[in-house]
Amino acid sequence: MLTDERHQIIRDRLAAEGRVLAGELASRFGVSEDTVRRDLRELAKAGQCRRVYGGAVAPAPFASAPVGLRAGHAVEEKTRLARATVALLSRGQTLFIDSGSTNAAIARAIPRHLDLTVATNSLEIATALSDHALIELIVLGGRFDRHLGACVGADTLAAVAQLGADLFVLGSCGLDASRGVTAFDSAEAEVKRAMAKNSTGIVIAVTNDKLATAAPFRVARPDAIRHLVVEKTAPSVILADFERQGAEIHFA
Amino acid sequence: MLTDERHQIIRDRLAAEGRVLAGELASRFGVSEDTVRRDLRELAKAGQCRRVYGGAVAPAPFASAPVGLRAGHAVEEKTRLARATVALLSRGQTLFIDSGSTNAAIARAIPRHLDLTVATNSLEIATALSDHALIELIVLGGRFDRHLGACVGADTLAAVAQLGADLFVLGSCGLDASRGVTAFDSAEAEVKRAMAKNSTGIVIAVTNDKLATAAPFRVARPDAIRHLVVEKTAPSVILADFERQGAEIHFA
DNA sequence: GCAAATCGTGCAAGAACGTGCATAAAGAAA
DNA sequence: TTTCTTTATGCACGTTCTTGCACGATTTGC
Repeated sequence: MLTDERHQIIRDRLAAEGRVLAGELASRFGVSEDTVRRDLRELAKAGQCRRVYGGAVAPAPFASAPVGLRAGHAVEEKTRLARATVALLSRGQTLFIDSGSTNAAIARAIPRHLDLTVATNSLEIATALSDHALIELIVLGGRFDRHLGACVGADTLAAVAQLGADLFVLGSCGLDASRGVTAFDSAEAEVKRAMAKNSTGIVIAVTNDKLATAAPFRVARPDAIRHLVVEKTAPSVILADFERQGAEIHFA
Repeated sequence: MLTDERHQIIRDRLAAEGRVLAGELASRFGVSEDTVRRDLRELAKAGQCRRVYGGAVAPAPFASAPVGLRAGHAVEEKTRLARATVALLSRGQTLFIDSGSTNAAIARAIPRHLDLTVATNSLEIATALSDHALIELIVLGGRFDRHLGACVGADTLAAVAQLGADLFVLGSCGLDASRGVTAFDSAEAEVKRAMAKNSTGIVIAVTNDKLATAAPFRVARPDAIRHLVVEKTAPSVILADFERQGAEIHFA
C-alpha cells in the first residue's frame, strides 16, 4: 500500500466520521502503529487533521476558508449535523442540495468513496464536490444571487424541472411544526419549492435556533419532511410535533 | 514493447484504478524498474500523473491545489495577458467567458468597479466573480466535467442559446492562422461554438505555446477573431496572418 | 499516584530513487 | 552501404525515503 493511499483513506474517514483511531488504522492498513502515527503527523502538519491522543480528528473548523456567509456561526454544531445527515445517504442516490451554510457543511462531509448524483444551485457546494471523482455533479445554473451564493430565477427553475431526485437536502431558514419550512427570499423559496416537488423525500438538518421560527415565504408543508436531523439538545416538545406529522427524527 | 505503448497502458491503468506500482508495471512490461521509473517521471512531467514513493497516482483533479494545475504554468505571462485583456472591456458589456486557466486569470483581473454582465460555465471563474457586487453573474449550468472544471453538455448549450453577448472571451487550446481556434474535447468545443455563435465579437488571449498549434475539434474560423492578445515575444510572422484576416493584435 | 496505553525520537535495514555510463537498436546523413 | 547521431534500455553506484523496533517521555483512566 502506497503512503499516498493511506493518507487519502485517512482523509476520507476524517471527512466521513470526523475522527480516526491510530490502532484501528494500523490493523486496517497492515502496518505498524508507528507508521500510522507518522501519517497522522504529516496530515496534521498539512492542516488536514488535528492530532489527539489515540488518533486524530477532523481539522478544527474548516480552515480551507469557504465562502460561507453565516458560516462562522455554530460551526461545530453544523459539522455534527452534517455528519449525521451524510449517514442517511446511500450509494447510487440522486440528491438535490440547495444553498445554505448547513448544507455546505453537509456537502463537505460527503466522503470521497460514495457515488452519488448531486444537483445543486450553490457555487460553494459545487466547488466542494468538484473533486469527488465518483460524484456525478450537475450544476443548476441561472442568475447568481451573491447574497445566497447560489443561482435562482427562471433558468434555475427550468433546470430543476428537468431532474428528479431521491432526496432533497433542504437548507431551511425557518422551521415550524404548523407553518412548515419557510424562507426569507421569494426567489430562493421558488427554487426550494421546485426541488421539493421533484424529489421523493426531503431531509432537513437544522440548528436549534431555526426550530419553531418562520420566515415569510412558504416552501414545504411540515408533513413533507421525511428526515429531520437536529441537535441532541433540541426541545423534544417541538420534535414531537414533527414526528406526529411523519418525520423521522435523527440526533447529531 | 514501444515506449509509447507503455505510456498509454500506464495512463489507462491510472484512469481505471487511480494508481500504479513501479514494480508491478516492470514485471508486467518485462522491463527493468528503471525504465518504468523513467516512464513515470515523463508522465509526471507532462502532468498526467503524480509521482509517489513506490509508483504513481492519478493527478489531482483541480480542487486540492487552490487554483488548478495548469495554472502553475506560465503564471506571470497569463497575468500580463489577463491585464491586457481586461483593458479591452468597457462598462455595461455582456461577456461569455468559458473555462481555461488563462480565462481564470482574466476573470481574477477584472476590477471590482467595472459593471458587466458575465455568463460562464466555469466554476472557478464564477467563484472568482461571485463577490464583485457590480457584476451580474450568470452561471451556465449542466453536467460538470471535472477535467475542464466547467459545465458542458445539452443543458449548458441550452443555457448559452438563451443569451447573447457583446464579447466572447474564448479560452483557446490551439490557435492556427489557417485552421482557426481548436479544442481538445468534443463537448468543450460544442459549448465554445455555441458561445461564439451568440456573441458579436471574440477575444482570445494566448501564450506563445498555443500559437500555431491545432487540436482535433474546430471551434471558430480564424477570421472570427476580433481581438487577439499575445505576449510581446510572439512571432510577428504568425501574428501577421491573423491581422490579415481582420484580427486586432494587442501586446501584453 | 500508578499502571497501561500512547507518544516522539533515534536507529538500522531494506526498498525505492536518481544519475552516470555503456550497450544496443533505430534512424539520418554521407 | 557505411557511418554518425539519436534514442531507448539496463546496470552500477551512491543517495534518499520508508518502515519497524527499541527506549524514554507523556497522557489517560482509575
